[in-house]
Amino acid sequence: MAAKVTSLDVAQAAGVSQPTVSRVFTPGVKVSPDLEKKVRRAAQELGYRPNTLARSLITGQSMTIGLIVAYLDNPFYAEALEKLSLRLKENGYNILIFMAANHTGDVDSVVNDLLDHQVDGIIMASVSTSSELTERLLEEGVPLISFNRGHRDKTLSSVTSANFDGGRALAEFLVAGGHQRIAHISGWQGATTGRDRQAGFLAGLEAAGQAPHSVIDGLFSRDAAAAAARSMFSQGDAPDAIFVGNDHMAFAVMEVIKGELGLSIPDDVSIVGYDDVAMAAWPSFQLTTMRQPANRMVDAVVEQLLSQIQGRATGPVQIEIDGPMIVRKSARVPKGWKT
Amino acid sequence: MAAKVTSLDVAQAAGVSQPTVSRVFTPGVKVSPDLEKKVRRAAQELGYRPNTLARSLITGQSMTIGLIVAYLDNPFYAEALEKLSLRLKENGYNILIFMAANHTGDVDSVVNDLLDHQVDGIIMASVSTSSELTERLLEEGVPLISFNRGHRDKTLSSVTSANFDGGRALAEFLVAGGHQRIAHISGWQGATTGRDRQAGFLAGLEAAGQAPHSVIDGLFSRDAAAAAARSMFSQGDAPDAIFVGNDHMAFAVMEVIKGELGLSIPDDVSIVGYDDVAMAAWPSFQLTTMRQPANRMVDAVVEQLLSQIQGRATGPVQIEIDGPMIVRKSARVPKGWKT
DNA sequence: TTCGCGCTTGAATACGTATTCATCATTGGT
DNA sequence: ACCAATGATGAATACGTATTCAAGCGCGAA
Repeated sequence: MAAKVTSLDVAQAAGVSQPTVSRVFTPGVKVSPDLEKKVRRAAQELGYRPNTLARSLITGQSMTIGLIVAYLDNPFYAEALEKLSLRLKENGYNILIFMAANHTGDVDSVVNDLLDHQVDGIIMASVSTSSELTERLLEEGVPLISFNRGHRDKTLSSVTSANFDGGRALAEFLVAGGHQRIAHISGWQGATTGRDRQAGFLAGLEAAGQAPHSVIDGLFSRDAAAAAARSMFSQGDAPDAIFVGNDHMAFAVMEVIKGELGLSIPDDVSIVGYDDVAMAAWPSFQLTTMRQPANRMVDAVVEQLLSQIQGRATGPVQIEIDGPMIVRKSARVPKGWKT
Repeated sequence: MAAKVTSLDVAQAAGVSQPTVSRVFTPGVKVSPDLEKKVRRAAQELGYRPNTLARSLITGQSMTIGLIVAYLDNPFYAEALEKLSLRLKENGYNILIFMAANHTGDVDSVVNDLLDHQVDGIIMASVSTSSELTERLLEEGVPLISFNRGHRDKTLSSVTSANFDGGRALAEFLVAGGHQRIAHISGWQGATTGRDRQAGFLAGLEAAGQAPHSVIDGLFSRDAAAAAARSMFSQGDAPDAIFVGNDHMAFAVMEVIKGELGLSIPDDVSIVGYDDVAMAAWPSFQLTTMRQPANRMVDAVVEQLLSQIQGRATGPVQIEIDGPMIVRKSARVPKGWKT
C-alpha cells in the first residue's frame, strides 16, 4: 500500500508551493508555463491524483448526482439509467445510485443518505416521495427532479411523456380499429404515470361514445397484469382489445393470451402498450405502443437539473415530451390508417 | 437555501464541545446519557446531519464502492446490479456507478475517476482491464474484484460461474438428445466467460466423438448472434442444435429461427443458452439453459470484497459458482433424462 | 528615473469532522 | 480519609485541497 501522495508532496518535489499545484489542476486558472511543466512532471513521477473528497469539501460541489430508481427489471429504466449516466458524465458528474421500493418511508430514508453525501442534485426515476421531504430539499437548496413521474406538488420539477394524450391516442386507435369491448390493464394508480394514461384512455373512449369493457390495476407488475388478463377472460364476455399500461406488463399479458388461453393476437384480441422498449420490436411480440423517447427525456432531465444546479433555472417546470405511436402487429390496424 | 448547520453549531446550541457532538454520532463511542440527550435534541431542532465528505476525509473510509458495468441491456446485469446494491447497502456501503464500453482504455479512465473519488473498493461487472492498472490498484491498496469475468492475471480476484463445466454439460445434453450437427454461437472470445464456455462445450463434444458443425463468435450482441444464425442456415447443411453463449443472444437466435426461417424449436433445431435470466422462463421462449445463480454470485462478490477491505482476506481468490441446468422446451430432452 | 499597474506566486486560512492527548471529576480500595 | 485508577469531556490538531490576500516582480508611461 503506497503512501498517499498529496499536493504538498508534489509541491515540494517541484519546488513550488501547494497552492501552485492546486492551480495547475484547477481548470481556468493561469500558471506560468514553466512552473506548470515542473508541476506536471513531478505529479506524473509521484503518481499524484487530486483527492476529490477534499476538493468537494471546500468547493461545496461534489460533482455527484443522486439517482433513485425502482423497477430496474423494466428495461425502460435500465436503458434510461445507461443514457443518464452518459449524459451526466459528459457534464462532469458522477452517479450515486440507490434502489428503492416504492414505499414513501423507504424513499425518504434514501434521500437522507444522499443528502449526507452532499450530492449536488437528485433524480428520482419513477418514484414518489412525501411533500415534507420535497419541501425540505427546497429549503436546503438541493435540486430535485422527477423522471417519468408527475407530482401533485407543482414546486417539484418533472419530466414525463404526454401520458394523457398518449392514452387518448391509443383509445382512438382501438376505436378506429372497430373494437367494441375495449379493456384496460392500467399502470399503478398510485402513480401519475398510471393515472394519466388511464384518464386519457377513458377520455378517448368516452369521446367515441364507448364505455370500457373493464379496468383493472396492473400495478406495473408482470404478475398482477397476468392475473388481470386471466380474470378478464374468465367471464363469458371477453374483451376484444386491451390497452396495457406499459410494455413490460403487456408482454406478460400477451404470454397469457397466446400461451394459456390459446387466442390469437391480433385476430382475437388486440393489444397495445406504452413505452416502446427494445423488446417491443422483437418478432415474438411486434407490439403496437406509444413511444416514450428516452433520449429526449433524459436530455431534458439533465438540462433542467444542471440549470437548477447552476442557478439559472427560472423555477420549477413540468416538462411533457410526446412521442409517436408505433404501429406494429399486435393490434388490428384501422382501414386507411395514416402512418 | 438554509445555512449549513455543522457539528459546531449543534455543540454551541447544546452547550457542549464539538468533539462531543461527533462522539454522539459515532457508533461505539461512549457519551454520558444526559449529554447525549441534549445533543440529539439540539441536532434535531437545527436539522443537523453529519457531512459524509468531511468524515471520509479524516477517516479515509468513503463507504463507497465503485461499480463498473457494461451490457446493461442484458437483464442478467440489471438484476445483478439490483442485488449488489441491496447487499452493499446492508453493509453500509453506497454505489458509485459507471457505464463502460469494453475498450480497455475506457475502463482505465473510469477506474481513475473512481480512485479520485476515494472509493473503498471496486467491482467490475463483465469488464476487462489492463494488467498495469490492476497492478497499480494493488499498490494503492484498493480492493478490486471482477464479477462474471475471469482474468489471466491471478492476482485479481473474481467470481464467475463454472463456465467450462456448464459448457460441457450442455454439450453432453445435446449429444444425449441425439443431435448430430451441433453448432455454437459463442460469447465474445475476448472474455474468459465466452472462451471458457466454448472450451467446455468443445471438450464435451470431443469426448463424445463429435466435431462441432460450426462455431461463430456472437460477441454477446443480439445483432451479431442473429447474423451468425442466418449464416449457419444459409448453407445447405444446417445445424440441428445450437448452443448460444448466453440467453440474451439466444432469444435473438430463436427469433431468427422461428420468425425468419420458419423453423420449429425444438423439432427442427434445439437451442440452449446460458444464464437463466427471468425471460428464459417466459412461455414464448421456454429456454433450456445453465443457470448462473445471481444471488450466490453477488453474495460471494460482496463477501470477498468486504473481507479485502477489512484486511481479513488471505489473498486473491478465483471463486467459481456452479448452477443447475434448467431443462425447458427449447431443446429436445433425451430419453430418460434425469431431472 | 520614478511611479503605478497588472500579473504571478506564496503564506495563511477555511471546509466539517474524527481523533489524540491532557485535564478533571469520580469512584473504589485500604 | 487519602491515593490510584477509571472514565468522561474539552482543547488542539489533522485530513487534502481551494481560495483570499499580500507581496514581489517586471514593464510601460510620464
